[in-house]
Amino acid sequence: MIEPEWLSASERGVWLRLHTIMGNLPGQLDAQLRKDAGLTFFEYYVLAMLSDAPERSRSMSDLAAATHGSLPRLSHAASKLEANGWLTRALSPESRRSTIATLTDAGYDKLRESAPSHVAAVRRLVFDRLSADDLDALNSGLEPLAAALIPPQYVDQLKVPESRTPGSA
Amino acid sequence: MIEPEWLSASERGVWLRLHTIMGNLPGQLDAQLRKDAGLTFFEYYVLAMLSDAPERSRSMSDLAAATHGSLPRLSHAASKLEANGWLTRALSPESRRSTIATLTDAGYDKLRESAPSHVAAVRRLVFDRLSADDLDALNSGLEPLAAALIPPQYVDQLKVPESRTPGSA
DNA sequence: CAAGATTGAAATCTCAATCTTT
DNA sequence: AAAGATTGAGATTTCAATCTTG
Repeated sequence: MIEPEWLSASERGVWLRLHTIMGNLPGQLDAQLRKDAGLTFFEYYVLAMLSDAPERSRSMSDLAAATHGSLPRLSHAASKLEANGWLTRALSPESRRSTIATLTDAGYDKLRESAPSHVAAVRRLVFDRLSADDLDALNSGLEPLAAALIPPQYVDQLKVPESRTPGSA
Repeated sequence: MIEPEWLSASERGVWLRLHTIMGNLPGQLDAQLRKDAGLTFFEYYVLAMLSDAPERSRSMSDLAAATHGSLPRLSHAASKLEANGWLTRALSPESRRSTIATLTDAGYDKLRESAPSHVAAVRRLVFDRLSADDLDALNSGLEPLAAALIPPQYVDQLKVPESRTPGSA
């Protein structure tokens, strides 16, 4: 190979594993959601991030950041979700250049219907494999990576609310 | 939100960080490669995985596994790469139902040209952020995840050749 | 002019169907 | 009939262009 000459053995290991995960996990979760819920992985998280917000509403920009998608990508996805009656969009009362997306009751129901099988897939593919020590290792190792990839104002959303493992802090 | 009710605080932290990484890192690397090399992230790794193999050749199935893509996805990408003169495909002399893809000299040159800026991006986005301890934590925490996502016969490709951190093993 | 958002076209990816070889 | 691979159509994503508001 070419690239690993620039990486140490330990770095190569991390990169191969990260590449494997990025290359396979989203696709497997996507296939499960398409089959069982008729939603893409991205669309599912659009609904999920709205359900989590005050008034079940967010501006398109916030929602794009929360779902890790570009604004055009979100806009197209929102059109489809809106056509299905799962969300509505309206101009913000305050600054009329921003659009507020809101999850409808039907959208909330759709999310609740779709969640169990998705959560089961996440459990099966991810958390069933990980010990408590693995979780701790990943939380600390992944944090600086994740923080580097999103705008600073969103970094605090990554914080783990309370720390467990009484011994380590 | 709905889903995190099924996840512990520690699991939620891992999931948010993993989601952030999967949602942003491939896209950022993709954009860099498109701009600087006219290649997608996936196409780059098709070239890279071939350059790494004996005779610079692999069967399409092996190559699909190595690049973490489906066979149809690889087949389409190979058509484009072949049209550019960067790889060739030929029926295997042995079993004529398998196709062997081979990196051409032009393809090798293309990879060498494209590698520096890509590696720089990987360094900037990933390894510049990680301490030696982070690397160790990630290598052990990510291994069971990555192993669960690929067919068993490919798992040993994830092994780190030599173990670092003399103290920990 | 920058920020927020949408649109349409081009590129890419997924899925199902197909073809050949074992 | 299963394994290896390709194809084409439909769906999704990206990029550039556009529109509106601050």
